[in-house]
Amino acid sequence: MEPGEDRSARKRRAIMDAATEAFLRDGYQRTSMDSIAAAAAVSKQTVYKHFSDKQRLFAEIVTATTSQAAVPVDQDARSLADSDDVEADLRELGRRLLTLVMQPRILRLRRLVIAEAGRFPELGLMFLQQGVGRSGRALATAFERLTARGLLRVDDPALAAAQFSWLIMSRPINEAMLLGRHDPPDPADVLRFVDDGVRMFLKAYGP
Amino acid sequence: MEPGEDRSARKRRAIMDAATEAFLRDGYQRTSMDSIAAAAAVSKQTVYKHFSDKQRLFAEIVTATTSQAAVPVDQDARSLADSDDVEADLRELGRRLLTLVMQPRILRLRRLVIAEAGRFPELGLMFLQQGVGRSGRALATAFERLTARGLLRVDDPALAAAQFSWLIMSRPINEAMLLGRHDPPDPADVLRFVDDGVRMFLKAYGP
Amino acid sequence: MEPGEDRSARKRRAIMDAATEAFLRDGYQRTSMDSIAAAAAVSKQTVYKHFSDKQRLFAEIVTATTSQAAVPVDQDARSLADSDDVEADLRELGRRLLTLVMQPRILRLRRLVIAEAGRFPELGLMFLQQGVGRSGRALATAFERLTARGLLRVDDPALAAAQFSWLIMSRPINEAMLLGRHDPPDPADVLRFVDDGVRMFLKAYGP
Amino acid sequence: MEPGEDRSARKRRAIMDAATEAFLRDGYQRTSMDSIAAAAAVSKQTVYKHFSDKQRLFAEIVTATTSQAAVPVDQDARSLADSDDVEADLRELGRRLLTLVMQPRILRLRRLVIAEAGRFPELGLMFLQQGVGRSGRALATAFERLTARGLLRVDDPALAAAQFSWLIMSRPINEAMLLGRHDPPDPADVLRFVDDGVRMFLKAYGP
DNA sequence: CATGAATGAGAATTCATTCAT
DNA sequence: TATGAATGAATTCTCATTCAT
Repeated sequence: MEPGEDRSARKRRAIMDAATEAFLRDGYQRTSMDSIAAAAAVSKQTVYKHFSDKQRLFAEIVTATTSQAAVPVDQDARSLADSDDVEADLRELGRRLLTLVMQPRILRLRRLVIAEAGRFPELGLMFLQQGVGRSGRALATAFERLTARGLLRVDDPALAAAQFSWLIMSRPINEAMLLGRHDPPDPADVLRFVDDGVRMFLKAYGP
Repeated sequence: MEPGEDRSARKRRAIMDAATEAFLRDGYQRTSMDSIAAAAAVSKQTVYKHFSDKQRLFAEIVTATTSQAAVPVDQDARSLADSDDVEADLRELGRRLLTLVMQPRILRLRRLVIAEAGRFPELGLMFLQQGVGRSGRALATAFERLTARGLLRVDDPALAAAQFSWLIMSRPINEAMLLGRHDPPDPADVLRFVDDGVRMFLKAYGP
Repeated sequence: MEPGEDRSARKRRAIMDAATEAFLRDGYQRTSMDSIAAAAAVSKQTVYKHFSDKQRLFAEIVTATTSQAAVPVDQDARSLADSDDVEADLRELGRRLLTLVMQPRILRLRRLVIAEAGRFPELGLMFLQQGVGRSGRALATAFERLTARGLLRVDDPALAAAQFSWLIMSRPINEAMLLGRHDPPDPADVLRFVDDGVRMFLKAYGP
Repeated sequence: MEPGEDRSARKRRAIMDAATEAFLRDGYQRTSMDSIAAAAAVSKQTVYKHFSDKQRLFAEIVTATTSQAAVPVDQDARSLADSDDVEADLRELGRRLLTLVMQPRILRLRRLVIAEAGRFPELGLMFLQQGVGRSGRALATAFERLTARGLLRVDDPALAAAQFSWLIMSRPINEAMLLGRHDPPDPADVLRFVDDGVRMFLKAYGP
């Protein structure tokens, strides 16, 4: 690590941090390259050296933030597959899922991606894949296993996985999006949403 | 209808039409008052005489469009309550619900409201009330009735109504939002989404 | 008075009232013809029918307001000339003079005229003549008379009149102008200013 | 002096010079940021980088001009205190005072401050303190001293100082303000105003 | 390589004044 | 005669991007 290389990398990081914060807070249009440079304590030229475009910078920001934010339920899904108390572990997983997805940062990211989906459709695709896509596959595998073990009766695991997720997340996410709220949700509400979802899920797919 | 009154009203309507189209197409920030005036074939002054502000104009546009777009499932819900073939009528209602909600205009409106929810939270609230809120109440009443008639077993009708709606709409709406797609969906897809939702719903709440 | 004539005159008066208030409150530049028409409940055309120009309207407003506001100390000056208690009557007159000149309306008018003196020098001249000019002549006559009666020793009555006025008014007017204050002054302050001025005046010109 | 620092400072100075001239000539409202940038041979961006606002720019201009223009009579006042010929030295000081205060630049500044006193009252306060305030204190000290030396009979030195200043300045300043004249006054007039004022002052406060 | 300046355009408003009805 | 609309330009401020030092 020569000091030169290092300095450049440090600046790049500073720019990305400043830009991430700004874009998530103010949106694409309302964030100016000037303000990013100022917040990163870097000259505008330096910003343009590292990211040729506002569009490019934006895309990188969203890509990076999306992958950082990718919902890590794989572990939970694996232990769910081996669960002895399906209901309890579904609840556990549901709480984790909802809590993760309702983090202020992720809500803001989702709004941002939706707002700019017309101009950056790839970003939305990526967001989908890292979100519902990834956790969906993990969940589907678990449901398949549990069905094999006779603890669930799921015929279409991928479908059931999507249904499970949306049963839990739809209302809170939809309200957050439409009302512009980014606060982490009240834990009691999380419990309620999860319990309602799990209950219906088990009524439909329970053994 | 005096000619004076009429002319003014006609201009106002021209402005609203042009502004609605522009806002839905390009979003709030990217739509300029200049372009609205031009598209309405009206002077900028006239725009400002009718709507004191860009914000005000936007709010009026969204309010009007939202109320025009309010999902009219009340009728379907009423006939559902008296249904003899619950499954078929749920499917029917689901198809209507999803088709309505996936209209290009409504999808664009939703994206617009989400994008600007930070600055116009009242609009999101209105959107919610006219959408999920209204149809939810109608559905809940129907479910209550069907439970009384022994055709469903729903303990919490409001909850079941929300679950029904989201089971059907979550995936397509979410994908439309994130991928920036506004085309009316393939009817086959509509059928599939609705069937999947209804099937699970009935597994959970069927008699 | 036919009703037509009458209506026109009434409108003209409404316009002048509205314009006077607006100009005095907001100044020339910041007052728009639109707002005047609105405040007068009259169409803009009507404003332009009566006053061909914004400049013309302004000039008429200032002229009319100035002449309404012309300081009426003639009476006081006459009774001062026949006074038996010069000091008391000087104080009386001084109080009246200062109170008049410090009326909010007159202060605003003065500021307005000063602000626009570059563009409307005639208005300033008029203001001067109606103010210091008129009261100065009245005062000078009184001082001449009092000198003849041996109650004062004034050699240059016009000069003494000006000095008397400014001794009393300079400070409060100057402060009102520079600090943007238009409230009627505290009566105690009026007394102090007048007493200080009269005392010095009599030290210099007393018998 | 690095060239960078220097260039920026030079630009800033160019902007201030251009803005000062424009504001003093045309007033606040009638001076456009565009014209300032053009006159300073600088881009509008550069103006906004240095002064975030038109208001801020204006305030800085007035502050700087006011402090440059602060009436430097301290020296005269000190030598007056030790004077052996009070009348001559009062005249000398009066001439200097009036000449300074009647400089075109200062008259324009005063008009500007008065015109905008409603929106920028702090500027008026500053103007007062740098003007009458400062010279008043210096004069008061001198009068106190002269009274102690038996050359004047002043009981309230601050009051006498204000009276002295206004006796000399009121008429010419008031006329300049109301008539929109900014020419340096005819020296003969200066003499006359000063002599009249000093004569009355000494009649009242002479030994 | 990095800083301040420049470019050149575009945004929302506002205004005085004039048509057309 | 009086009203709403139009005109046409100006104003403050902001922006993404590129030179020049």
